Amino acid sequence: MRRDSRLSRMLHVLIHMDRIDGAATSDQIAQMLGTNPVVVRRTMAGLRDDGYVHSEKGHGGGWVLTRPLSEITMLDIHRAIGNPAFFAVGVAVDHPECLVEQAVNSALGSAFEAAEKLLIEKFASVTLADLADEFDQRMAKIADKPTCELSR
Amino acid sequence: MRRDSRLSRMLHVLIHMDRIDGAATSDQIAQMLGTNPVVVRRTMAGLRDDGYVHSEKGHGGGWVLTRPLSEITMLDIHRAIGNPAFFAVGVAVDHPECLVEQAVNSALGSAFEAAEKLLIEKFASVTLADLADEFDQRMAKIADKPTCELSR
DNA sequence: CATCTCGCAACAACAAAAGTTTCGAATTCC
DNA sequence: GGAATTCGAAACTTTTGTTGTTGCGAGATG
Repeated sequence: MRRDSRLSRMLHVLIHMDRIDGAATSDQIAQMLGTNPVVVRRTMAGLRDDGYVHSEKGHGGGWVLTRPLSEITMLDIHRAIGNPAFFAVGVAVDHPECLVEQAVNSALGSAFEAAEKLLIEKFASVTLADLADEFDQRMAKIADKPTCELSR
Repeated sequence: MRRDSRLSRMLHVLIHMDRIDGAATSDQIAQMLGTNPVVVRRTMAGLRDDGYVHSEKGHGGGWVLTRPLSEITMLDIHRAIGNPAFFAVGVAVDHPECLVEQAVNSALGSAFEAAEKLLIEKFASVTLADLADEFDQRMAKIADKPTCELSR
């Protein structure tokens, strides 16, 4: 099953944006992600609606962060891109009245519920500033190694 | 994203099979699941290869369990249908050398890893006999309510 | 006014499960 | 032995959702 990579991509991009002076255009971001500007606008739209970024048209326009990374969690971004389902495995509802199906789905459901709770807790506990710190630590270790800059 | 319902379906079917005298044909199982016999054969093939069921051709043929429900866990069935990915959300690998991407994916990865570990533990701890018991309890509570029988 | 840039709609590409059709092969019943 | 049953497998279509693409419109800047 195809995996949704929007969360990973948006986290990536926001951290880069924090290190950039001024606005980043959809085109620049698209190159950073190896995709195209329309996909970027589509996904960033959710972040804009939730108030994490702001977009400006015209010369010198583009996307800018509207709050510090320390005030954005991974969970916030997951919500901002539309709360996509975490799980690729689901329950069948072929015969909702069947007690066997109910017993099976109850067991599956409680397992997924517990796993989702864990994921949400973890996502809520990590801010983008934490990720940026993690980046800095990696940077310090493997100094001189180039990162993927906007000016690629 | 479309959810994979094979695990749920196979668990459902195996518990029904346990309550049936003799073999269940792909056709009967398909009706039970609201699908068609070819899909049933395709999915059951994995269970057969892993030794949980046996198939017989010809008159009176079909599928039979080859071991008690107490010796089959939910995890066994998940493996038997090909270990499909649990998660619909994944990490992007647009620039594997980018340290920001690495930091992001490391955080995402560790969250998913913990959630997967939890799922696997839970799945391994529940046998199909447990699910059958759960069914019996539901049956006792809501007596007289019809279940989805093969003879539908 | 020319250029840059986002906004949006419409559509194609792609991936994976699910559904369908159509063979063949093995088994059982008469 | 022949007919009916049933699985096995390949090939194809359908479906659903992400991703990619094209095109046009509307602000903003120089």
